[in-house]
Amino acid sequence: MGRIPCCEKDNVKRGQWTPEEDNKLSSYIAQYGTRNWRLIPKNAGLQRCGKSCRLRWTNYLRPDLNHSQFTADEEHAIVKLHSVVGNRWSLIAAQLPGRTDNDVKNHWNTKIKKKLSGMGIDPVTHKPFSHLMAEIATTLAPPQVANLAEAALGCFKDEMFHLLTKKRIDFQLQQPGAAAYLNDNSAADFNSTKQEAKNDIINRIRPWDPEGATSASFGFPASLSGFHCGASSFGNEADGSPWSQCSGSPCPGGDEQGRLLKDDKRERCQGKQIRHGSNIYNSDSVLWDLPSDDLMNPVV
DNA sequence: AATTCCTTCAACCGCTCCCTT
DNA sequence: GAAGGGAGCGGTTGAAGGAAT
Repeated sequence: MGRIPCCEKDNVKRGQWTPEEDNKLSSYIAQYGTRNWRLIPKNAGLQRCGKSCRLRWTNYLRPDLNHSQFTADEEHAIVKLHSVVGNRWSLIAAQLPGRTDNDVKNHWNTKIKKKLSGMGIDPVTHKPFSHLMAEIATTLAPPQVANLAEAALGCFKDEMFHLLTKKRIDFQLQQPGAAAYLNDNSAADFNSTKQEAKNDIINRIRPWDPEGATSASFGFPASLSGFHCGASSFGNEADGSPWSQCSGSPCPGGDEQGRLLKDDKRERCQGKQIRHGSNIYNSDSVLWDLPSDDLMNPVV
């Protein structure tokens, strides 16, 4: 049996919202709340799909949103969180007051990914490209290695990134660091309930103090932290070269199948509490502790 | 000044989750 | 336990504006 559409496509407006529509939606929600998204457009006099209204509200109209530029600390937090939870944008956004999953996702795709790539770090696995190349090479026969090297030398960073990420899935399962990570998580992912798996990840995200200046460090479990986090200028605006000195040993590119954040409304409430009362990152810590050569000799 | 290319980000789509009946 | 349906997530798209040629 097919699902009924969330709205009648023929009668709904799409595309950019007008200020009038924004006003209608905002004033309706201010008065009646967001109880039933399907009914909201109808009751508010909008020719929009309920989904579209929800998106507009959550990503743009909500009064607690922060529309300013991402700060270095926020970028730092996003990278750290991404290294633990992967593309779970809602979970990451929940740790950044005033930011939406869409904001975080867009910022990751347009800025952070490029910065990492430019630093010679694979944004998917959070490992240096040179490490990835070495790992790939161990799984290939010599002629294939030669071909790979040739291909690598002939590609720009983005193409390299694409090439390597396509390979990643296969070799990742074989390399020790990721194996340890997967072992830790596979139990949670496959042998325990989804709730437990979710809690496992939630527990990796240490509360942080939004007022800043907290000494709470980001809590990578030892088993998963291939990182050695030392002092860093990651995102340091003072030196005018943010992201300039990241270094690191292998990082777990932890990413599991399935949903995490969407678990239930109770958790959403918790998420909001976390959002307003904690801070998962410490701007004085660092993600990578790479030999500088790894960054000075990008694999291009 | 005109055109092309690139970047950004708001919005959409398809899917899954999970609550209710 | 199964089905229906609302809500939310992550991936993708495309319009708009800016930069480069």
